[in-house]
Amino acid sequence: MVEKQISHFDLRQIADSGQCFRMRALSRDAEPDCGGGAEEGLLFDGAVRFAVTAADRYVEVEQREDRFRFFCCEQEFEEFWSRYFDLETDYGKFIDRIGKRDRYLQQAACFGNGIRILRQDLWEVMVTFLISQNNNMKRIRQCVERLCENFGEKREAAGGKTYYAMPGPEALSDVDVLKDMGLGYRDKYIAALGTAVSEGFVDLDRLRQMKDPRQVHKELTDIYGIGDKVANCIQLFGLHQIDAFPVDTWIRKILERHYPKGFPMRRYKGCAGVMQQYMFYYESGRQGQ
DNA sequence: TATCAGGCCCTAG
DNA sequence: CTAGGGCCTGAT
Repeated sequence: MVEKQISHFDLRQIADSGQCFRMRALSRDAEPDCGGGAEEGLLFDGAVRFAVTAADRYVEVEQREDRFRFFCCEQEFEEFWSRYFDLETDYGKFIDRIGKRDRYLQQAACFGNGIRILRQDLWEVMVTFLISQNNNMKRIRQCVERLCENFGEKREAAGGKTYYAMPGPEALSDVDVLKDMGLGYRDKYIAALGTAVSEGFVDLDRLRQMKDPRQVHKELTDIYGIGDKVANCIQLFGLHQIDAFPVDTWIRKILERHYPKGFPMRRYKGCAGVMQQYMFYYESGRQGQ
């Protein structure tokens, strides 16, 4: 177990910001903790506990205000989770860049000041955001879990809990098999992508190494089922291009209402995507998911 | 029962 | 190139 004190980090906010669909709160009494050691059962008062699955890894994290317990060993924390949660980045500096005149963004950033842009796995993000289109959060989660349980490798975490890894491209390349997964019309997009990646027509490593975000965006939108919005989500969440600025129906409304003369992209060059997350979370959180 | 959800594809004009 | 219809499904 790893204990840390971390500012600008809030699991609930990140889970509800809609960037990751495999992060869920564990209700306390629903966890009998059978077989777990005494240490596992220790919750500090008023803490929340989250289960996070990332590609083929799993960890549980407890939070109470700015205190955290990661239920993994020091090495795994340093080598993987610290980076995954983007803990080396100072988000206070991003917030400081917000214009003092900009009341709306000030409030949004205050409301969601624990949001970070996770460094998720590219393939996983492509799949989950293909599913996200014209869809709601609850159903997106269901679809993703269903894919993992049906086609992902079953694994056992260090604490003894079982979970399902994200299935790879080959496992999701047959549209007929995906038909029963409740994906709706999106199944054909997933299957096409799975085929394209497993056969090498889409090269994930090459996408990761490409320098020009505009070219990455072009290549992504050339993929069947990926439009402007989903491409930007993939760049922001799967490639950590935090300048990417996905415009969905929420953001569109926000921009019309609060930035009729256009959002000041210049000012937020290098962190526009972070601001997008603050605004999205603020608005969707207020309206009640 | 109708509507809607963090869009995208495809076809007309 | 822009506009608009149609789309799977489950939750409300």
